[in-house]
Amino acid sequence: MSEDKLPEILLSLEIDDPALADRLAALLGNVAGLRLAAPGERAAATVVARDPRARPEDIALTQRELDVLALMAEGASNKMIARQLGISVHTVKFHVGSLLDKLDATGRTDAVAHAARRGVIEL
Amino acid sequence: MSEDKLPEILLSLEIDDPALADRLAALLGNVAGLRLAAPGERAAATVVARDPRARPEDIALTQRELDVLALMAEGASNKMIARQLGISVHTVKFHVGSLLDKLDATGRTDAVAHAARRGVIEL
DNA sequence: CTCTGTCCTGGCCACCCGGGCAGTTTCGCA
DNA sequence: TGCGAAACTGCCCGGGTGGCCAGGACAGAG
Repeated sequence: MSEDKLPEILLSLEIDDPALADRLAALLGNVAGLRLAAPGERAAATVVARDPRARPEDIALTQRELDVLALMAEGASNKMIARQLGISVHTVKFHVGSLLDKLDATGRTDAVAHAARRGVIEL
Repeated sequence: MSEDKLPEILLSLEIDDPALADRLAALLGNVAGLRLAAPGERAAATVVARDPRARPEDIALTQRELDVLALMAEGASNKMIARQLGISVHTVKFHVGSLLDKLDATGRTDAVAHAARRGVIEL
């Protein structure tokens, strides 16, 4: 019939449990017609698995931190965030610092990416 | 050795596109060690795919820009990106500038957020 | 009442970032 | 064959960022 030109289906993995991720990667890597996506590559579908136990659910962020985080995700600078929230730039930097710490991020860009990945914020 | 105590991995499908769902079901149904979950059955992982209509075409980014963008999304600094790609910091800044322009972003955080929103990259 | 946590503010400083300038090579396409 | 796009590199500079120090106000828990 037509096993002719169907392109490979790109699959990405989002698995919390490393062991499960390994097994799935091994299993899926050998399936003809499938290919695992490289980091950053856009996949046609994603395999997700959330370990119900290992769910910190939402990380413990204070309300103010969530405010700052939301504005950060909009690309706002500390100065803009300060004006928006009616607080000083120093305070914004303070909250940003806490955010970097809690989200285990190295910078604001990383923080937003991490937050989005963990569902703390919606892009 | 021990194929003994590895139970089958239960996979459920959440695919908007019926055609893609069909192909994936066919592909995954024949993989030893995997089993597709019956409706209502609790799966270890879920294969999800967004509606393909909801992708407003990729913005015209060059390959190098995509490289830089992917690393930016990982929270890498210009210096780290330069080392990673084997180019100079100045060149990285050049590409970042193009990215900010094309993505209509005010900074690297905004660029990553926009790119993720438009599906250019996967977080 | 003390202690803890959250929120807020200030200053200082090294570094990073973004944008401007100008220049090279390489490659594909008309 | 010439021309433009892409990729790459350099320097300069103002402003932003992140990390550190210090402090105070205020609410709730023990």
